[in-house]
Amino acid sequence: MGSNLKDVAALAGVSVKTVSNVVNGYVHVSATTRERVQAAIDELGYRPNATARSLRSGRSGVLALAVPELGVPYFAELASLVVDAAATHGYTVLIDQTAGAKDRELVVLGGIRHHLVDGVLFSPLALGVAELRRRTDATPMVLLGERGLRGPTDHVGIDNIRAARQATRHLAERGCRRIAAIGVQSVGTGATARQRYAGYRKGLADAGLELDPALVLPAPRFHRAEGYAAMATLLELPDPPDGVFCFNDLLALGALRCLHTRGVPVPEQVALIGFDDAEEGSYATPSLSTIAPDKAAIATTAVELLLSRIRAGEPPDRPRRLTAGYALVARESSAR
Amino acid sequence: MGSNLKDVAALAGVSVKTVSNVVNGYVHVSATTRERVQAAIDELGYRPNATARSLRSGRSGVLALAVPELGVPYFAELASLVVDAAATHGYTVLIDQTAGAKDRELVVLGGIRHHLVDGVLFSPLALGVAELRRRTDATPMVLLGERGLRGPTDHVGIDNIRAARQATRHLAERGCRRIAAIGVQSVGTGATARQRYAGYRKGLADAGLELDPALVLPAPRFHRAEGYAAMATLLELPDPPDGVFCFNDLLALGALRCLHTRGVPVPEQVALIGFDDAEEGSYATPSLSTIAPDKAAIATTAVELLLSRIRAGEPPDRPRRLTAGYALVARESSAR
DNA sequence: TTGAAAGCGCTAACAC
DNA sequence: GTGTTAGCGCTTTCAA
Repeated sequence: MGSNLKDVAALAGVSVKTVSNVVNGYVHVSATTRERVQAAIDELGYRPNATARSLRSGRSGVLALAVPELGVPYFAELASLVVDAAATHGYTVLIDQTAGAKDRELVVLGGIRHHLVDGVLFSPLALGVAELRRRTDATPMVLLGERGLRGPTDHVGIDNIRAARQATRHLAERGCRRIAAIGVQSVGTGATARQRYAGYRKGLADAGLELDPALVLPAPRFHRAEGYAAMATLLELPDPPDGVFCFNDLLALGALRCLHTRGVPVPEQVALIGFDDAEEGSYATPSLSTIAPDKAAIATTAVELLLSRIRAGEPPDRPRRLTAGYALVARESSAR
Repeated sequence: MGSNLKDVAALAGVSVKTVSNVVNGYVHVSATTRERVQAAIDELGYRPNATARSLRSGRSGVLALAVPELGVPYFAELASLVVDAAATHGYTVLIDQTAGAKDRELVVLGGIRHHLVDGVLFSPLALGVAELRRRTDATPMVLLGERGLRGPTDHVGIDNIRAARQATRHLAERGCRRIAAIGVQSVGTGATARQRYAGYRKGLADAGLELDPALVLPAPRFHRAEGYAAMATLLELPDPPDGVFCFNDLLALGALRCLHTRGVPVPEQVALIGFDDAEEGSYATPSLSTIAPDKAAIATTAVELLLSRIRAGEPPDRPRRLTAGYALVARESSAR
């Protein structure tokens, strides 16, 4: 245990360089030498020291992924896909949870384990373009999430506004006339909520419906409990909605449970659509209609973009903004 | 960008050691010196190189967490808690997904990014005591999951057998006489399924019920789809069950959806209990009864045990096996 | 309180 | 095809 190249070299009676060649699969090593070195490696149980290797080569083979919280299925699924995509390229992923808190997102901008991480994938919630612009850390970074964040940073996401507009129109096409939105967030924070809200308004306009402020409810964290509470509020309105667009599936699932509890039939009396396509939604009763972003495409595209930036070794002259696809998946919760 | 201690030292007109002292918050540095050094650090935008620091100190501040897949809520929640617990101690977590595949679990045993990782938290599915015993990597490792894995490795988990027994008895106490089990796995693989099955049989015995092999269904991966399929099989039996113990919540949620689809009232005709306490279950209709392991305790205990092993710096003379608590949470799916 | 210098384990340039 | 050696950026004796 704890042996190094020198130990192996000594045991095999060769130089350090030769051992290094064998370890790294360098071709020009004679078969006998290779065998002898391999024997020494096995005998000593030698493992290359990744830290020393990184220091020397300037590459660690580690990416960082910063998300609000893995407890939210969307981020868990995304993380899962990112980890697999990175593994495909021989990279490992280090996870950072920000809870969507501004101070913790700023820490991510400042740099995580400087030089221990070759690149960063970041899904910010609270940060805006201004903060992004102020970043000085030179580690390559790719943002995950909404398209249209007009910052200086590389970016992979779907067209949120268009998707939200389509979701809203979908409800209108199913005969909904009073369509609520759950998930609006206070100004200054995340682009996600703002963009989905913008899409919602456009969708209403497309259908010739008026925006009723009473039908627009906030939800700072996109959790089930907030969806439940917001739905309860909506049901107490003198003129409750007949359709609800929730800004993510968790909110929709919470709303759905609230509707069940109050005995409101879905989709007959209230139709529902979510966003994210959490697997959970397809097993709910009724199954949940949703916007399904192509998460696999987001993950692989982002990883590959990041790796290309790492390989280039220099800051991009202009940011790349890549768009992944999505689909509207109509299920039982809006079938009417 | 890309400045190092030497650059800072030169600019501040002090030695490298002094800069290092300032960076590391060493107390015996005069106020003026500290100020001057800090100014130089700010001017150059200096960030300590974590890799170099690790190589020198032998500590990276990185833990690895190896789980089957983050797409499964239990592992996502656990990962979330582990990441937070590690952060409390200044550690970052690197994620590895094994898919529960033996070959990939063996890779974890072999060592992930040797020396770049101070310790490993591992939730194996396929590996048994034999493989664990053969491990030669000296990196401290703590197993997450089932108690009673009588291997040579440190371990934190709940008493699965007792919990499963209690879940089964719970259904019997609610009047169920034909209690099925979904989630059995073929011999040789994971302790989890085996232990929950053992608990199931004990629970049946406690209630004076016979084991009916037709009511015991396999599920290799503990996913929703498998729960759905298994439930469908059970409903086609000439004498279908009146209660089902699913070895995790995902299986139970799949089963629940199947029951809904077939119009079988839950819990009146078939009562259901799961395992893991995924938040999803408490928002299902009917809400899902479950065994709720104290995941936060598992995460913090495991991280602290691992850190203590890292600090000790030597292999443990004997493995520690720590047990976290759990609770049976009775909800609507078994309320009768 | 601060400085000088060695060395963590590896890779890569250069020699032979 | 193989060996020698410098040095990645840092911490850490040891001196001063």
